[in-house]
Amino acid sequence: MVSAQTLERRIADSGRRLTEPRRQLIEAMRNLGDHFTADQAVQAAPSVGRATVFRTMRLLQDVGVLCQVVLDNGAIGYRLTANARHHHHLICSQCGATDDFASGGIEDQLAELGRQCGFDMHGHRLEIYGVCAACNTELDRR
Amino acid sequence: MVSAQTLERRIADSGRRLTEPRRQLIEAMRNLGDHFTADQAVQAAPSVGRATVFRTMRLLQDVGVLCQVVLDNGAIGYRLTANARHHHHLICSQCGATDDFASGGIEDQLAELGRQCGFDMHGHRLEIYGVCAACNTELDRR
DNA sequence: TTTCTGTTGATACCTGGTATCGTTTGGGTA
DNA sequence: TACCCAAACGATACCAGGTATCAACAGAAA
Repeated sequence: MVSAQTLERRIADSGRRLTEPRRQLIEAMRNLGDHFTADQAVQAAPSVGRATVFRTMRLLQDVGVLCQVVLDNGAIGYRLTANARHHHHLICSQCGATDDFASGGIEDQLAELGRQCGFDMHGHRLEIYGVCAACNTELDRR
Repeated sequence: MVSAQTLERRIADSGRRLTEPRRQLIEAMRNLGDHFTADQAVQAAPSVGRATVFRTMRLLQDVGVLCQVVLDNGAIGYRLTANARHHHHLICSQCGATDDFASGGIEDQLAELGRQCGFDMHGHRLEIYGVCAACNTELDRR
């Protein structure tokens, strides 16, 4: 779990103000655990206006500590992350847990593939769906 | 462009009825070209009820002739495709055009990566953003 | 032609997200 | 410490995507 200090420092370092609503939302999101929806974030910070929740979530995305996760069903989830660099997600269909991973190898392969098609690649998005180790052992036990 | 016959046959073959609203929506989507939003589909088939548009789009996804495309900004686009097998998308940020591609190599790599994390991979989603060949030559010309 | 089931459209509702706009506030400066 | 102002805020309205409900309708098989 990313510390509140880290999150707050990232905001401050980017030149934005560290306001009370932002602090409250950060705390609320941290309490939600490692994955949550926009609506859960809104619910979890009742003293913070809806618009501000979305504004702050966008801000956190901009400074690289919150990332969007495209779920199996196309819905969008969110996840706090310490790791600001580009990465991908492993998403458990069972429990919803998300994990980050990076793979330079795949990156290179994609760039090469794009070149072959005359496509100038600027970015990409890769989500992997399945069942995480914890849920797997859980299932085996039954 | 996928033919209307192909699309209609896919529906019939899956045991669903080929109704007038479904035919109209298919025609409307074909007229929209190779990528469109849900709202555009709704607008393009004014004689078809909104709920039916969404139901039919889900049906077409189920039979593998319509796919969701997650755009750069997180919005969802749609694309008719003849290619029912799993594939990925090249999405042009300039003109919005989407292209399909498949790559078994990447697939294998992902499965291996998942195994290493104890993650039992069931599926994935890969979207590549950039500038397509046509837009590239267009930009060079300026 | 009847019948039955799949399908439809209207409607209401939910979630995610943005735009607007008048008010508040953080934090640098006098 | 008080002042100031841009940044941030909240309420609100709005938009898009999507689902649930339910009474009415229509393919297609008997």
